[in-house]
Parts: sequence; structure tokens; C-alpha cells
Amino acid sequence: MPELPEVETIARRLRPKVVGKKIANVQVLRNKSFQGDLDVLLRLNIVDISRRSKILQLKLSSGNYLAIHLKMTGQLLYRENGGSAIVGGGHPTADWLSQLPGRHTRVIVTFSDSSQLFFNDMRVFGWIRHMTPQELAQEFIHTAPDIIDESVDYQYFQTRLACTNRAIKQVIMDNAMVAGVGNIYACDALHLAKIHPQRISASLTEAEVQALLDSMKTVINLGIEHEGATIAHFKHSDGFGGGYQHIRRVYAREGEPCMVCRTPISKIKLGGRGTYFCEGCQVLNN
DNA sequence: CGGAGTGTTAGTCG
DNA sequence: CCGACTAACACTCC
Repeated sequence: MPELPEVETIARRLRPKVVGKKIANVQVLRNKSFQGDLDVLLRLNIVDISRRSKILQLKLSSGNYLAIHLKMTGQLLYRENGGSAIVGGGHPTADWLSQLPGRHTRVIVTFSDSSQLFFNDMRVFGWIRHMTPQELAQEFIHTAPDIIDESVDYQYFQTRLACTNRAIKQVIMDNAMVAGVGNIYACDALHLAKIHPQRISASLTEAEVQALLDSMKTVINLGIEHEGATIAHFKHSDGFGGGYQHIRRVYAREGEPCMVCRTPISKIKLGGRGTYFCEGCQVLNN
């Protein structure tokens, strides 16, 4: 599911709703989806919500955290006591708003004012973990800085790209190289930078490295501005998901004309992932 | 109806 | 260490 912009959007939407609330109950409907001791959570307050990479960090008044990874199909949805308005986001599914709890609800956090946070996750890859600050830091031990972090500059990026001969798309999606770039934004950034996804990483010229870095920051920031992407084959409640899908460049546009040169968008498989690009704009010159 | 594909990533194996 | 592949799981599409 959610890539960095979607997770950031969820953090921003939930922050004003959930920060300051006191946990009254935590219900785990699928054991695999929650790791940690439930009892110690009761009566703790949520004091902050932040994001790093694609992980949400709910800081608790105990000093510990609830860390949440939505993986492919996670959703985090908040509902006021008895209200119908729902706040949150994540992977779109046909039933995500129709009923709470729903068929794929795995964890329910109830606050002392009876508002609730629902963790839905169809495929059960995602998780919520109660972690100490040390355990949370350990989680990021192999995670590079976020793509939008100031520390990711030309010097940093060039050094990382130069040390591998893997395909450039696989490199920019590797969280040990730079964090937060998933399939949608990797495809779009390469198109914006006019670089073929199968280009050998270490073969990029100075100008290409700079263009790719700029493009990655640009598409991720566009994603955040548009509150993430909601790509689904069905119609659902407008205004709840994000809007990046309307301005995406190549992702899931196989056969559609390139927005730059009108060449039909191609799809290949690269490292097991669907990869979209324009053969007109992105010429392979390894 | 069987098999492939899915916005992720950790683990394993060569 | 590096890189390629697979599994974790549930559902939709062809």
C-alpha cells in the first residue's frame, strides 16, 4: 500500500484527532497483527504522532511507542464516538468505509471518549508493535534517511548509486539506500528524470544523478501535497483518498499515451515488480 | 476455475 | 557483502 506520502497523510490527518487521547481498550482480532503486551497500554495517552520511512510512530505517555507498518494493504481509520465521519487512509478496498469494524479489521484501539482507531489489513502483512525507544531505533538500523530529508543531497545520493550495478529502479526502492520510495513514485520519478528503469545504477552521469534526485523529491512532495494516491478499480467515497493518481505520470498507465511524447506506456517486470515507463522518453543506454 | 498479479519487506541461499 | 529469489496472506483479474 501506502508509500511515504500516504503514510505522511495519515499521520497529518490523525494527529489532530488522536494526540491527547487516552487509551481505554485495545482489541486484537488477529494475533499476528499486534505484537506486545496489551495490559501496559491501558490509560496511557497518545502524546505525538510522527512518521519515518513508511512507519507511523505513536508516542505514548509512558515514553514508549506504538509503531505501525501498513505494508501492502493496511488502513488506519479513525471514527468519533457514534459519528459517521471517518478520518485516516491507506490501501483502498471496496469495504473500507462501509462498515467498521469490517471483515479485515485486525486491531481496534478505543479511547476514553469512545472514539476508535481501526487497523484494517486484508493481507495481514502489516503490524502494530509496542516498542521501547531502543527497540524502535533498532527497527531503523538498516534504514537510510527519507528521500525528502535534507541529508539526502547530491553527495549522499551519488555515493550510494555509484556502489552498485543493480538496476536503478531497484536501487531507489531500496530502503537501505534511501527510504520512502515505493513502486508508484519510483516509476514516476524515473519518467520525470528520463531514465530507463533498467539502467545500471553506477553508470548514471552526474547530470542524471542530479535529475533523478530532484525528480524523486519532486514526485514524493507532489504525493504529499495531493494526500497520497488512491488507485482502485472501483468508485468509492470521493474526497477520502488522495489525489496523486490523477496526476501520476506512468504508474498503472500501460498502453496510455505518454504525457510528454504520446508514446504508449510500456510495462515490464523488474525485480518481481510491475514497472511502467515510456520507451520514447526513457531510452536504455547502459 | 487456475494462475498471475498486487502501493512491502525480511529472510534465505548461492 | 552483494544480489536474486521467496514467503508472509487474501483477494481480484484474466
